[in-house]
Amino acid sequence: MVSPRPYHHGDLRRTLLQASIRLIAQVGPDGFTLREVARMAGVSHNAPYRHFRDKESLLAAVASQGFQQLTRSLQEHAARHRRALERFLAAGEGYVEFALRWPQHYAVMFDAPPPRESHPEYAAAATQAFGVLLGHIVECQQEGSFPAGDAHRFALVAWSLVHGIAKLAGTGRLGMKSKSKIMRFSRFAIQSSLRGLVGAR
Amino acid sequence: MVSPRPYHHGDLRRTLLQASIRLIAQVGPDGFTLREVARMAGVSHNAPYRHFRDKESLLAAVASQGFQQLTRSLQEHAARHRRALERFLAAGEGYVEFALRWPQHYAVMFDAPPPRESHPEYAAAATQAFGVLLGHIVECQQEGSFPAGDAHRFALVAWSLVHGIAKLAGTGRLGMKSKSKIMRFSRFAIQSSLRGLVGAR
DNA sequence: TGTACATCAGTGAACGCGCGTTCACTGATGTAC
DNA sequence: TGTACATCAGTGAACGCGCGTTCACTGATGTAC
Repeated sequence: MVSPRPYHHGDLRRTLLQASIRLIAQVGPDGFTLREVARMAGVSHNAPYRHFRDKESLLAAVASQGFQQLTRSLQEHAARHRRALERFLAAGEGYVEFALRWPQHYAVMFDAPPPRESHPEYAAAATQAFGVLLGHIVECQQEGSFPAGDAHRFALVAWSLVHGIAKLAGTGRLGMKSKSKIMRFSRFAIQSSLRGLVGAR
Repeated sequence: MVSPRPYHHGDLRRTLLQASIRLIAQVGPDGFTLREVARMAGVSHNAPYRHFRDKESLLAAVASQGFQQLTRSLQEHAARHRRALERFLAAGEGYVEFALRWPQHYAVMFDAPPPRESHPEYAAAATQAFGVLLGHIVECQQEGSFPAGDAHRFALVAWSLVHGIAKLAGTGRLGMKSKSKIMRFSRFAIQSSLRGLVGAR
């Protein structure tokens, strides 16, 4: 006997977010529709309007959550090491790993970002993730494994590199079949660039 | 007195390509529609079907042309210098400059690539552009300013970096207002990474 | 403990929209003889 | 040089589609008294 869905869902907001991530993973940000996500949540096609102002707001929420997960991924990877330089390197690998595991989610976060003014929680989550990278650089400088200088600028270089790797790998342009090959390449690339940054004036 | 358009356009294929690029520059790859591009070309909404099998084919042609222009941009920048290492650096800057000048066109080339199997001319144009980067590395190795080693791998690192810079800058994430600041940052980033690659084993 | 009532969180029908694509067509062009 | 005819490159009407959003609604819940 099928138990009928109660009229009140109870946790629809969270369910919609999760369904959105699953849907985006299947069809990408462009194929994403409000109606389909409602279908996946087993709810009428305008129930989502109780929880999100419009489609863009739902996407902004998805992107925000992505940045929170990214932040966590960076921190988890870094936490496995003690020396600041190694922590930084590991965070870079954590970045790429996150992007490879959730390529479409990553695309929502970056390719079609919602207007930052109208979605402050999105901007905040993005800033927080970047702050982790920045923090590692500052730690390296304190440790002495990185030269003094504009930490923000160093962080932007690192971010550019891992973002580039993530995007190229995610669309199959690195020509590497296996994830482990991509991760090995990432390690090489990040180490090389890091060595160059260390020598920067 | 308005001269009526002749029934036969004469050069519709090229006109459609140019209109597509203009349209994409305005609304991005997602907002791009066949009907609007036909409107811009002053032609009925299914005249394009005489020249392109479907929407995807038109987009693939746009992307191919983008890669050809990118190739040219790399070559032009490199041609201003003599030493291989400087030529390589300049090509990297040419890459970023191209992406900044045509951010939406660049997005068509990378964010929603057409299936490579069904659009061989697209794959060829992309490979050609990458070949330019690769060629510079080989020249550097011959010149002695770059260590022996997997040139292809080095090229992928360089590509990742400039792609990352291009995408982050193009979506306003580097926090730099002016193009010249972005270009200055690019130069710094490329030089640093290059220094690291030179020391790579 | 009951009850009236405000509020919240859903439903289902309906709207207008522009899209990609197909169809049958027609005007213009080129070529064989 | 003329002409029949195939072919090419357009046109305009029509198709079905799914979308985002709005509307009026109803069932469920919580709270003041």
